[in-house]
Amino acid sequence: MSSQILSFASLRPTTTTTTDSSNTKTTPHHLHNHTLSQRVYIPSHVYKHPAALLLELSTSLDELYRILPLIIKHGLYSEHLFQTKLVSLFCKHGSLIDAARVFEPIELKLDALYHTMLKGYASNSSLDDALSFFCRMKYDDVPLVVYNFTYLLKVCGDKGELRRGKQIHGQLVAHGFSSNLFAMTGVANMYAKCRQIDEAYKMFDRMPERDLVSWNTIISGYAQNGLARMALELVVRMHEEGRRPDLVTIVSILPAVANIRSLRIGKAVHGYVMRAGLESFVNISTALIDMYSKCGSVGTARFIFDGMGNRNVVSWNSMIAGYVEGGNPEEAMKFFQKMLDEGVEPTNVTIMEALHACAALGDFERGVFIHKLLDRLKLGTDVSVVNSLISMYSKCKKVDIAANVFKNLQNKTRVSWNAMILGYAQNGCINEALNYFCEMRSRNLIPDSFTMVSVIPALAELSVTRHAKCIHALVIRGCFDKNIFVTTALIDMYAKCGAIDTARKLFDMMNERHVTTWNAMIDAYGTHGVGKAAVELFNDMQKGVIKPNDITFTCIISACSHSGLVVEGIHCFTSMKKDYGIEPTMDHYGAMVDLLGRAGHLTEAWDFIQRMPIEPGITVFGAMLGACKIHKNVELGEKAANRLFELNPDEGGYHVLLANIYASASMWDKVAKVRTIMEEEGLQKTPGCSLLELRNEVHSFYSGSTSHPQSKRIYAFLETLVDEIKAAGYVPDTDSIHDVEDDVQEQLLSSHSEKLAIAFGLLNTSPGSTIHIRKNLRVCGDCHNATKYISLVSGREIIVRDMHRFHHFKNGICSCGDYW
DNA sequence: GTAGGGTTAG
Repeated sequence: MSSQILSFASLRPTTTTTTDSSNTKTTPHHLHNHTLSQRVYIPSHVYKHPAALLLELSTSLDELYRILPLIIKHGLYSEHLFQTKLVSLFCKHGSLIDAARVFEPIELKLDALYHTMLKGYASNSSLDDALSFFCRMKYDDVPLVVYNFTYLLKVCGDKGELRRGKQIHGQLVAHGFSSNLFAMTGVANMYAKCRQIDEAYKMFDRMPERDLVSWNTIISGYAQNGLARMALELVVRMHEEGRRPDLVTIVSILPAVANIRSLRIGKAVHGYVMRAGLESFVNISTALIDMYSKCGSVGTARFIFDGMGNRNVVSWNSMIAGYVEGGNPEEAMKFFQKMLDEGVEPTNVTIMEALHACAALGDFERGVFIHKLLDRLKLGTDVSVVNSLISMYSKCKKVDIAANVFKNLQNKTRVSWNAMILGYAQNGCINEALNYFCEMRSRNLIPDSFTMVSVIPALAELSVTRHAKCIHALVIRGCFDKNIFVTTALIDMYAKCGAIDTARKLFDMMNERHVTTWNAMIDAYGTHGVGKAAVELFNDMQKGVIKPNDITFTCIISACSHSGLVVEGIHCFTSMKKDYGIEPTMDHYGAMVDLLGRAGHLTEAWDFIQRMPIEPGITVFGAMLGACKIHKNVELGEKAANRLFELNPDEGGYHVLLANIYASASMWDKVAKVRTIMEEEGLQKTPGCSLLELRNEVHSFYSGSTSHPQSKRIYAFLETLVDEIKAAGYVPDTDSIHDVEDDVQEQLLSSHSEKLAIAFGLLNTSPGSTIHIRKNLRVCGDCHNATKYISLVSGREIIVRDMHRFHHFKNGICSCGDYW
């Protein structure tokens, strides 16, 4: 097809941008200031000509190319009307080069022809091309009309080109259009789209008169800049000034209402829609569905959906999204299936929502089904869809598949990297997460707040203070330090590194906090054994606007538990339902059993379990068994353990705990019996692991393992160390039986992972330094005791962080009030 | 008119 246009263009070759002014200055004066229809007389023979008709009816570039030879053949090409029509059609179909090839050779160029070209450049080419053509128009002395400016302003707005938008605004003023309604609406729209809503409002405010379009422009401007309340105020003002909000007003205001999650306002808008008789418009109903589901009224959304005579795919998408966000992914999937059954073609948004639902359900099978569907729908190349796939696989714990999808993705965006980093971080692959973060940076992809929020928890898991400070520096350099998500993650990270004061400083510096921010800080105090501070902070929270949620109560009850604040803990538990209407979950019951049991109120704890309104689960009996181990209660320990064996038959840890309870009561035959059962059923205890940070490297140790390169030295050193600490008064806790044979018990006592880590730390640091180790399971009583003596003998500060709390050993004294 | 990635607890 291009050959045709080339031969045609060769009739009079020209270029698009250079100008021969002597040629084009000849627009007759009497033609100025007339519209095209007034100015041009259309001879009836032209309309009757088949080629003219064809041209009029053409819908695509290809058709145009086919008609062109006909026009040339019949000598119609010199006709004014045909030339103008061709320029306009080429512009419309986006072929500016062809349009210019027709445009340039025309000797007598009408103003309207220039205007058509400019419109073409503005809507189908680059802003640069449009602007240079605009300059040329001035050079050619073409009188400028308002629409020349509004087209350019629209492009600037759409592309967010504030600087050039301002320039055009300036020229518009210079040409005397500053009180023209259309022009100023265009200017206001440009500023609003460039996120300069205050400037947009100034323009709006100065308008001597306003029409529906200018009202809609400023209202949608506020709505799209996230200032829903201001947008709504303007709707009210608009109403007061006698302008009735129309379809466009409603469609721009509803997403804003949805964003501020105000059901009350949403209902008011809905009322208006009904009164104005707008409910039959598909996009209005769809926007209503979106609003209701975001405001938590999925039922109403569904009611509207069911009542719709016409639906489109967006209506379905909004409904599916509503179910996913409303915490009902199962219903979302049912809806998705229903949509497929009814033969509605899914779009990429549909697929993303469905994948989101699978991720929420952890439903790998249906996730794979959708993945397969993608190829059939030819949506598998859409980056956003692939990003959702990566996320779905990671959330279904198939991080390897996610990584494979990521690897095969051609145009990885920042979001793709973020999804992969988060996927690794949430699946416990900390090193991979950090490596990908480094690789992302080395590829000059600038991390954003989402990247930070994915990486920071990974670093929190490592709890290496130096890394923590590094990422904090990156956060500040990237200006993410005002982002609540990022700062909350930082608070948690510092707390997990033991730097609770730094965490609190960050907390105090925040202007706005989420409930998660409070939770992170309350939990930080709980983990550090400062239950009082946790309770104080919880009380501060209750005075503010942010209401505690279920997790807040898990944190605060657990904080009370670890500090022995039984009364306070019970008070929180009661208040949870009474004052906040939060129904306790298994975690809360577990925390309560831990609170009572740890403090020695074992009978109360057992009674509490019996009175639970829901079937007690693993967490509850786990807490009970733990308490029985601490307080050496055989009877209740057996009961709890027996329930645990039924509930989680694959976990060997409960058997070990029970054996330890028997051992503390010298019931050796029962110890042997438990041991036999374990052997028969092939049960194993999840191995403990300790991590130690040394000179910016992290070393990991498993109990009884010899995999560390310095392993031989460590074991040899441990032997002498045990002698030394025994001399200082350490008595190995022989009550604690471990998961292997008796004869190696002595050796095992000293080869628990935390002891290996400490021995390694002592070997590689000088006296006076701090050894900071982290244990991924709870520190055992004997290790706790041993650490006390090691700290005394070696004169070093040893900080052990277990899953629940920190133990600071200094001169043999542990600051924690935990009960062992 | 709809959308891809997010913090806390266990």
